[in-house]
Amino acid sequence: MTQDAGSDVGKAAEVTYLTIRRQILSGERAGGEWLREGDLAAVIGVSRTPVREALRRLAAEGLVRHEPNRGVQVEDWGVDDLDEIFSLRSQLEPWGCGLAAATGLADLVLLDELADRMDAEARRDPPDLDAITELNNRFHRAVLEASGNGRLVGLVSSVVEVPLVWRTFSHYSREAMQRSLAHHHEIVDALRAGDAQWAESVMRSHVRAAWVSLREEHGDSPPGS
Amino acid sequence: MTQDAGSDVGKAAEVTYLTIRRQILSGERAGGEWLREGDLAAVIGVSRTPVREALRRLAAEGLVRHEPNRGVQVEDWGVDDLDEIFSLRSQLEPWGCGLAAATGLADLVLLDELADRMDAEARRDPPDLDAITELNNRFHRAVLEASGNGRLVGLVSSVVEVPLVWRTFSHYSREAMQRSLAHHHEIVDALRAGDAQWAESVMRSHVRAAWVSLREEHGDSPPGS
DNA sequence: CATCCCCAGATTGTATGCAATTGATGGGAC
DNA sequence: GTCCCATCAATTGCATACAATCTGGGGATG
Repeated sequence: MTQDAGSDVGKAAEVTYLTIRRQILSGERAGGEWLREGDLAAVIGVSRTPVREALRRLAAEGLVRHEPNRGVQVEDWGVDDLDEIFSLRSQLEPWGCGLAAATGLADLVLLDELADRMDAEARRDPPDLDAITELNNRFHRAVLEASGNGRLVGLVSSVVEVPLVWRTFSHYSREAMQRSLAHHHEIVDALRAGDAQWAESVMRSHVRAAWVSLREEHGDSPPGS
Repeated sequence: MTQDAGSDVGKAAEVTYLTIRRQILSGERAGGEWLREGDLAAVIGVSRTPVREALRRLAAEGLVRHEPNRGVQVEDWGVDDLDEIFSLRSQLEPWGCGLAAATGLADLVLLDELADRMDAEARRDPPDLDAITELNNRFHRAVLEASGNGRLVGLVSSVVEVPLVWRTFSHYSREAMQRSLAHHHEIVDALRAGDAQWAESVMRSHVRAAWVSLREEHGDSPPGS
C-alpha cells in the first residue's frame, strides 16, 4: 500500500526517506528497532533500491545507525545526547543570532509573523504543540539564515531534529512556555535594533531555558557547560 | 583497472567512496566537474550501484552537489566558503578546547607526540606538508574528542575537510608555520594545566592565525567575525 | 555437560536490465 | 533570422536477480 498515493511519481527514494524519517521522529519506530530493507520496501510499495538510498541518507544525518552486513537500526537517544545537543545549540545559536543582528539581513516581518502565530497557537485550548514546534523551527532557521553563514544553518539543523523525538514543547510548564514566546519577540527587537550583544544574550537565555525545562522533565541535574 | 587490487573484496562501495573522495581532495577532480555513474563504475571496476551509494555519501558530506535526474558534480569552493568554515572553526574549536581542559580527558602523551612529530616534519628539507596536514588533523581531532561532546567532533570534521583542497600548509610563511607549531605545544600545556580559558584563548589564536594566513594568500581583506 | 563445527535461513551487498527524465539537435513555420 | 516543437542520445532512477555475509540452532565430539 502506497502511503502517499497522491504524487508518488518520480521520487520513490524521496517518499521513502520522508516516510521513514517521519516514523522515527514521531516515535512510531522505537529506538533500537531494526529496519529491514525488505520489509520497508514491501510496506511502502517500492523496491529495495530506493529504500537503501533513504536509509543511507538517514544514517548520514544520524537518525539511524548503519552496521555493515547487518542492517540499520533506529538510534536510541538518551539524556546524554540531549546534553550534547543543547550544549552545542547554546554555543552556536547565540553566536549566529549576534551575527544576524550585525548583518541586518533578518526578515523582521517574517520573524514577527512567526512569533505572533506561535502566540496564537499557544492560546488555543488545547495548544497545537506540533504547530508550535513547526513555527519555532522556522523561526530559529530564519534567524540563523540571516547570519550570512550557510554552513551554520546546516550544522544546527542536523543537530536540532533529534530532540524532536522528545516532543520538546509538551514538557514546558505554562510559565516556561510564556517566557519562551516572549523571548522570540525580544529576539526580533534585538535584531531590529541591530544590537549584536543583546541578540546574542537573549538567544542564549532562550536556548538554555529550554535546556533546563527538558532536563527537569527527566529528573536530572542542571546543565554544566 | 582496479585501483586497490589488494583487498577490494567485500566492500566495493567503500573503495569507491574512498577513491572518489581522495580524487576530489587531491584536486584530481576539478570543481564543477560532472561525475557520471557509468564512467566511474567502469574506471573503478564496480557496478553503478556502489558508485551511486558512494556519490550519495559524498553529497551528504557536502563534497559534491547532487542535482536530481541530472547527476552530481564536484562542489567548487571559493573564498566565501573558506570564510564560513574558519568563522565556524574559530567559534567551535576554542570552545571545545576549553571544554577539554575542564574535563581533563585529553591524552596529553599523544598530543605531545603529535606536536613533536609535526616539528620534526617541518624541519625536513623540504617539509612534507601532507604529513604535517595529517598530523595536524589528528591533533585537532584528539583535542575535540577530549571535550566530551561527540557531536562536536563530527560537526567540525564535516566542515574541516573542505579546505584541504587548498593545501593549507603550503601557503604558510616560515614565521607563520613556526608560530602554528608553537601553538600546538602551548595548547598541550594549557590542557595539562587544566586552564580552560588559557586553552580556549590559544586555540582561538591558532585558528584565526591560520585564517589570516590563508586569506593573505588569496589577496583578501582580513576576516570580520 | 560444555564446546565446537557446520548448515540452513534470513538479510545485506552487488550486478544488470529496463523505464523515466533531461538536454540537445535539427527541421519547419512565421 | 528567430522561435517553436518533435525527436533522439545520454544519463539517472528504479526494479529485479544473484552473490556474499551474518545469525541461530542442532548435533557430533571431547
